[in-house]
Amino acid sequence: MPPVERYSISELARYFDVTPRAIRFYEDQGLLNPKRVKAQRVYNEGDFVRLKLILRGKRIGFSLAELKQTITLYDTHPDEKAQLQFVLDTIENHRQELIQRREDIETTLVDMDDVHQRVKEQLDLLTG
Amino acid sequence: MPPVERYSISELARYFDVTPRAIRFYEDQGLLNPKRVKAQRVYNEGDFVRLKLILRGKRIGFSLAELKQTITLYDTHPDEKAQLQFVLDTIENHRQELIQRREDIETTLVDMDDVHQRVKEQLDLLTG
DNA sequence: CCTTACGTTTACGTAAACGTCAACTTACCA
DNA sequence: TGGTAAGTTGACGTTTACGTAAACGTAAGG
Repeated sequence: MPPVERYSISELARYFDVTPRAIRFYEDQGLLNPKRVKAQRVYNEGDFVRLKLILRGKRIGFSLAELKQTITLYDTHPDEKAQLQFVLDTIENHRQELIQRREDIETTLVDMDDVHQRVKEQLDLLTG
Repeated sequence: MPPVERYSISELARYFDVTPRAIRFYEDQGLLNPKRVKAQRVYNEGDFVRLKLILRGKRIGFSLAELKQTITLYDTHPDEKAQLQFVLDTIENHRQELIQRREDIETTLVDMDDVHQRVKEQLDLLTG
């Protein structure tokens, strides 16, 4: 049997370093849908992974609306040919976006190395 | 002599595919400071580069406030030892953040390849 | 039984990053 | 001289992603 861990909202909040309010908000926006035990939210391993994906997506720069699209898209398993092709096309678009952002980061890192070196030379001049 | 190109706000807007309103907003926030010719903004090569940096930073996920800090920090040339060291430390922090985001992107790209492959197998099954 | 901790919903507040008028100059062109 | 195009400064509106109470329920501990 796989480990069917269960988490409270505050446990998740502590683990991922977000507020319970934020987690509830993601649910409002349709990105999470945890079980309930007497009105109280109970999260399982799947919810855990979903939240991790959400937060990673946010760090990359995607909006919650985009993440909802993406996550539910990748989650569902369509059977029709056109649907499957649509998923493939969507993935390809996302790939291109990500690659663009990665390039932006690479370029910025190079720029920073440049500045770093010049500043260090200045500092070495003063420090001896 | 270097090419001292001059741009109107709408030329910049067209080139970078943003609205004039956005460019004026960046100026309001202290990220740009173009010359004026009778109330009309005139941008030179430096302004051009600055705007490019701003937009790249935004794509990476930085706020305008962070970008203002960063750009003006990298622009100024302090002479005091403590100041120089502070710049180096700041650069190092930014480096770590960027590397983290790059890792997020790498991970997501791997995840996407995974989904892509599974969906493609499904599609091949239907297509023959 | 009272407190404390943790949870819930509802609802208004807020910061960031512009969008969208309105009202007005300035320059150019027929 | 009368548009038309492009620019300007307010100023209010909008979306996103929560923050921040208020008012209440529930379970455990002393």
